[in-house]
Amino acid sequence: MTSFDNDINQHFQDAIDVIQQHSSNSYYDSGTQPSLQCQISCCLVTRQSEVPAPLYDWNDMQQSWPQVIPDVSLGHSVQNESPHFYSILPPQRTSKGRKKLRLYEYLHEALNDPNMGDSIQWTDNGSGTFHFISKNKEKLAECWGQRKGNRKTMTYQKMARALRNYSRTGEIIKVRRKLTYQFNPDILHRLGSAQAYSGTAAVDWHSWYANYQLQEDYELASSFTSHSITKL
DNA sequence: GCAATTGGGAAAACCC
DNA sequence: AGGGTTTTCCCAATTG
Repeated sequence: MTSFDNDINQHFQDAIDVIQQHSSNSYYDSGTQPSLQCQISCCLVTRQSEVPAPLYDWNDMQQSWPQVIPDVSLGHSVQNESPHFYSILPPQRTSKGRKKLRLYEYLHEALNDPNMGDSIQWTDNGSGTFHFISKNKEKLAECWGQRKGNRKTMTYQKMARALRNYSRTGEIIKVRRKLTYQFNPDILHRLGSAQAYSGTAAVDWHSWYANYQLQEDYELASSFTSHSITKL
């Protein structure tokens, strides 16, 4: 990796940012006032019981990456599911058989909540890339902690630690850019099946892996995820 | 040099 | 009860 490559990528991301900001301005209501209160009033999740082994379908399909590009096979995990809205306040208690809200679900939810636009924003929602707003990232973390009903206040540090665990299991990876992460395409597809961008055929595995800018990174990432998943 | 960010080990806490 | 996941704490390295 050369510094030149990094510069190019950085500039490219900046350009995407500008475009994204421009195209999504209508998304964030200019009249909304940032607040330190948690403002997400409902939670979009998929019905867990209808999504068997939700975390690992993705990896099972790509054992011989990069030859395997999910196209037809990818669809099966979402064909039969439909989004459901669940009330999430007060802090989620797991009723019988329903799994806890997971961090990546919460982040996706926040990304589509205009009220949280001052804390977290899409960098490129087509590819599932998002970034935290430095100034208000702690607010989002606090909200997450409250949602989970944690004993202590959640901080960005701790939330980021959880996000780093996701790069081990594959739900979300860290992008080589400040405060920027990217959803796994399959996760994104499932989470976003009811969202506006669902019709864009946005699940792009090449762009997902394009974050691994070196061949070694590609190989490491693909082997790493498939190994960590298959042992589970 | 400094503050912010990133990365990860380890153990506690929590959930299924 | 046990195993897996998340939270919490901590420290070191990297980055801007």
